[in-house]
Amino acid sequence: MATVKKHTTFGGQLRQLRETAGMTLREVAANIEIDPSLLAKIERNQRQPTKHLIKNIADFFEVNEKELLEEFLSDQIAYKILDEEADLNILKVAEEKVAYIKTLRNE
Amino acid sequence: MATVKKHTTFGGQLRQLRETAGMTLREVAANIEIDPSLLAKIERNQRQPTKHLIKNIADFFEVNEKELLEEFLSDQIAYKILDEEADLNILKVAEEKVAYIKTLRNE
DNA sequence: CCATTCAGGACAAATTTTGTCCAAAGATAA
DNA sequence: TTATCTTTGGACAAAATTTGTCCTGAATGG
Repeated sequence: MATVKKHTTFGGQLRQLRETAGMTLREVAANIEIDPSLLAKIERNQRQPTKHLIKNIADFFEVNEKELLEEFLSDQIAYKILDEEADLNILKVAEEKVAYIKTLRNE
Repeated sequence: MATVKKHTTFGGQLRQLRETAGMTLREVAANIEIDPSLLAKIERNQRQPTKHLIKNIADFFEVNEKELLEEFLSDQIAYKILDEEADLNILKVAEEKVAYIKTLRNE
């Protein structure tokens, strides 16, 4: 089970997996059953992978699915912050809210 | 300029602002020009406010617009984590990715 | 009783996202 | 150069999600 390089984007990691395997977009796309153009877009973070696709990618490259999913989720949060030009401290606030909302739901 | 109570949800804060002002949903809704039912849903975090609406709310209750917007964004992140049942450490990863993506863009 | 407020379901309309197709650009080799 | 293969990226229909409104019913307070 290969481990995934940290602190790049989801797409960047995917590209790295593919290049490490020495494969083309077309080849990998065929294996994970998507259009090569879509795979290219995902590698460039222009399209988001579905969960099902993340599973296929994890299976194909033999990486941990949960790890890959978390990479994707952290990407989404990072891009949201960048898009909104938000202050990084909202992450701390979000963390506190998670705890707060959990207590709300246990009532 | 009133300051907003921390560590609740966006909707919770909005409700608090309204109740502190002693106003009904209908009254506030009329002032910020939305349907009362929509306002009720926003207060219960069942609908998301648009940015324009956040501005109207900030103006109406005389609270800081940027602060309110950040409350909304941190809500979105918190709900994403809860929905996905993600580990909180993805927030740390997201923070690192923000820095990383910023360097990517300056190339 | 009547009037008012709020919760919440249903649903069409609006908006966003997805996935595919195609053309063009880039790379490599002969 | 030409031929071939890979990758990029635009356009766009289809699919999925979100929004805002309307309506009904429950609860509260005269």
